[in-house]
Amino acid sequence: MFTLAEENYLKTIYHLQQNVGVEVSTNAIAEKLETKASSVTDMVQKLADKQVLSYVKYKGTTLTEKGNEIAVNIIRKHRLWEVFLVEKLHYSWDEVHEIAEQLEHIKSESLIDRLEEFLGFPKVDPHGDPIPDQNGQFKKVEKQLLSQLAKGQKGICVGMKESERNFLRYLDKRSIAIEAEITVISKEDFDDSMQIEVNGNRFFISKKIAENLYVKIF
Amino acid sequence: MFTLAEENYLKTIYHLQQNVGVEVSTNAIAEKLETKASSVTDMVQKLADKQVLSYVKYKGTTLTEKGNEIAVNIIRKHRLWEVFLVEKLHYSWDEVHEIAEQLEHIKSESLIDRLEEFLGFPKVDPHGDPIPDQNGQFKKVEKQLLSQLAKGQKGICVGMKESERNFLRYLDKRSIAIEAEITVISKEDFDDSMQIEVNGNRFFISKKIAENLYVKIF
DNA sequence: AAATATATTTAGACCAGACTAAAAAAATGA
DNA sequence: TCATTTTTTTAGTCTGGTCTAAATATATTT
Ligand SMILES: [Mn+2]
Ligand SMILES: [Mn+2]
Ligand SMILES: [Mn+2]
Ligand SMILES: [Mn+2]
Repeated sequence: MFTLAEENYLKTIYHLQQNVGVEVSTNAIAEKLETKASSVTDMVQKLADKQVLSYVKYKGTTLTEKGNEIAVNIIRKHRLWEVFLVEKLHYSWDEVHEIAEQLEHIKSESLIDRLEEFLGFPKVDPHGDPIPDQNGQFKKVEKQLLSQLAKGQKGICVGMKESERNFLRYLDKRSIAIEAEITVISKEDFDDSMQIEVNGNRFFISKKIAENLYVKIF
Repeated sequence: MFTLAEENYLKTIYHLQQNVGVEVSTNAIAEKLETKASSVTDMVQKLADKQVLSYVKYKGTTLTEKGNEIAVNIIRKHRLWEVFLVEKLHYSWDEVHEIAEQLEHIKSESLIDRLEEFLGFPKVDPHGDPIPDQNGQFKKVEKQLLSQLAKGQKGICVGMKESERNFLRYLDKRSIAIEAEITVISKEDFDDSMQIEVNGNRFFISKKIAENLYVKIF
């Protein structure tokens, strides 16, 4: 039905649509896919013919309902495979994305549903991102950056913005992981550093760290 | 390193090399891959440049040591994924090949080794074919066709030649499966049909059935 | 409102991997 | 052996997906 390249375009456009506003620009797509704007124009015209996005010259693109469904399904596959790699094959957070990028394109009517069942219908992937169900439904996780919390607020760690290895190792050392409860003990105005408590341990973290951790308030 | 198309050529040439003699003909490859001879010539020349096979015009090709290794590794991946699909996701024999054809091309240094461990280092795939280890080593299963057994001989079912759905369903109904012990009770000369016993049950099978079941004598 | 800068599209090319049609080599057999 | 058939290769074309360079549209300054 759709080629690997086409699927990657749809997924990328979907993600850009969430972050920014409505219309997704040619250059934005090119940057994300590490390709050239001219290549994007070509592909976007082809995908418009296939009715999965609407495209207005010089203006940008938006996914159609159909395009959205396809994109969400790829994301569903990506995230379920990530869960498999971490839960069953014991990979760590930062190692799974690249492999999932390949696995998400495996074509089969039933495979992903069976995988989902095998995994016990997980609701989030190893990075705290929600996993769409068979119908593409999922609750947007209300995550915000830890840096946005005020003194005294609590949050549950649901993900990381970056997943650079050094950063993940830093977190591991302090037992900060998905599901960990984090309390802001104090916050410095001049450098935005904060003292937090995790699992009974208190320590200081810099602004940079706090801006890379997503938490869910409850 | 190698594209999906290249990997499929290597795998196919490997299989043809086992069945027939030494040199693999252009037409044989074309037939297996359901492509045209001219396409094969092109690809085979490219693969010769890449040192994975040797090619003599009008004569045929043979895999080099390197080509052999690559082919065996793809087969290793294919068969391990087949085990995963059957054992963990509860697919039946005849449903897994197509999906494994895709999964065998996933690229990762560690993935297949972790999968192998997760599966408990299986030695054979769901069709009774041996699974090469990390070094490409495997024992050739000494299988022969059930039709070649004489009256009174016993064998253990290790695989099927064809895996057409109807055939597999026929087998299921008679509880003939991998590992089942089959005894030849009698054999008719005029039509090569035979009476066999499986799990205490006796019944007649035609020549066609007997020629599609592989057994191992012990 | 021009002039300039930036974003986007078009035109033309390339590569991988396939195809058809024609040419050439090898095998077959009268 | 020489004519015919079969196999294989070559030549030329196509499609998907990419690229560079040039053209054109939009945005930003002056
Ligand atoms: Mn990912
Ligand atoms: Mn993820
Ligand atoms: Mn198979
Ligand atoms: Mn198999």
